[in-house]
Amino acid sequence: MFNGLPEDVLDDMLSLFRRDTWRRGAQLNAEMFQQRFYLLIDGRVEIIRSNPQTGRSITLALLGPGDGIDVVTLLNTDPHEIQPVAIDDVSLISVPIKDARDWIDRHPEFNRNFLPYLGEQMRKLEDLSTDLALYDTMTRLARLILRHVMPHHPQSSEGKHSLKLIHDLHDESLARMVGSVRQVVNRHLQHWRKQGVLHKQNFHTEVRALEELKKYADDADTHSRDKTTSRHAS
Amino acid sequence: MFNGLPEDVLDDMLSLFRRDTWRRGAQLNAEMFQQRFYLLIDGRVEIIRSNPQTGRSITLALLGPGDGIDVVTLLNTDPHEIQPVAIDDVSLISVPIKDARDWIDRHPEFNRNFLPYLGEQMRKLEDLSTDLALYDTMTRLARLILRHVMPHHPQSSEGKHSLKLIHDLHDESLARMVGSVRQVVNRHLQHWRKQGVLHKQNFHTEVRALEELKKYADDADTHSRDKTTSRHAS
DNA sequence: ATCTTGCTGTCACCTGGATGACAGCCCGCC
DNA sequence: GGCGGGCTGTCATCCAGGTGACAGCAAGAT
Repeated sequence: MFNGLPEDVLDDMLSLFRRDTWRRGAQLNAEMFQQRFYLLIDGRVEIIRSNPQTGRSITLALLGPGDGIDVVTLLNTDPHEIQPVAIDDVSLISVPIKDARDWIDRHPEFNRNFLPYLGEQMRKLEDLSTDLALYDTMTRLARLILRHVMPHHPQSSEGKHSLKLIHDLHDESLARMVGSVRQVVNRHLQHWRKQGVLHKQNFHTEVRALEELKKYADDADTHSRDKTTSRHAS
Repeated sequence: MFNGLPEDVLDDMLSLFRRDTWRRGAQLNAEMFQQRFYLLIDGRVEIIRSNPQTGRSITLALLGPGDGIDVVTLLNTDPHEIQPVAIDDVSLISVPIKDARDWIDRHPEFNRNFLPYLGEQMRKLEDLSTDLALYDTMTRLARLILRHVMPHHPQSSEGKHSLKLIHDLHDESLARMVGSVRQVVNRHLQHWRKQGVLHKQNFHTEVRALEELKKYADDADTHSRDKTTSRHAS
């Protein structure tokens, strides 16, 4: 987000920032994000919304190092209903929202980095909505995983693809990311492990058969044939 | 989007623009939005994505006068999969994307309008995702309608609330907006009309009982009691 | 006046997936 | 060692809502 900015501009900004850390599992309440803008340095943060009646939740974004928590607050002053949760022990830097807005105002060259970043976030939200509305759970889960496969190192680990950000999430978190529930996500993961598409060893999942997974991501009706096996596998 | 900008700045920009019109029902292909940026002057445009296998579609945004078609293309150069459809005969102005980007670059004061606008769009996308993931169809539909009730003129038409942008849409379009299908949307609308919550006269729907509708928007389980009546009403 | 086209209003049927429940496991803690 | 909490793996049950189908109806079009 801050690549290629002149030294002095960066210094000007960094001087405003303060260091913060949150403990793994910490639930942050929304108000503090109206006060300060937080920039994630290390660890992951999940941005969640939930339905108070049913208790179900959806993850709007999974943020990693370099991401801003709740950039929307920089854009306008309306209240914004989100609940960030720290997935790991997290370290961040923060600055009063007002200072951040002023700084952006004074440094239009920052637009070169900021606008594309915003674009990326918008695309992700569009993808989330599209997936939720048009594809079934298995397809959504396959797509989620595919979006997180790391660019492959061809010669090294043949056929093994690591995942970024989501490699060690438990079923519950994955379910939140695809707008479903633990049990259903577990069923699909299980299915793929049996097929040899995924592999999990001590809290670390990797993709073993990328092409196979892509088939599942392609569409719902493609895999309607093995419906019978998928549910009540012997 | 261009409120409060100095005259000369506006003139500088308007000189670049060209007028366009699209016929009602026109389906625009995505490529042209990589070339030019379109600004909606009159009429409505629906931004759609669809699942090629099932044919189902979701409306990502319903744009009205003043909205930019596909602002995301201004932010970065990645391809962007959308299909805009003109709901009415539509008139717009357009400018080559590159010129628009340059112009934004040269006029940082535009940020004061642009960034809040982007924020608004992001919030809408977040709301769409949240609704799709956490609420049932009836609730989503109630929320959709509530988001579009016009600010009320208290003394005039007592208890009648007009809708902006969606007042005359057919069931199919509404279904696309809530990520469901015609039949289901129709059932709910029908139900509300019978309850006197909604009223429709020659292609123009209005809300007659706002508070009642809010109850439906509040949550799923609130109306689980009248489930029996809602479906097979005598 | 009749044909066509597109929308509305209904229904019967079927299924994906949400829910609740419970048995195993692993691991850290006392 | 043995207890408890959090996660995984499974299953039976149930229902919202997606699908296909078809009969009105209204409004142009010929």
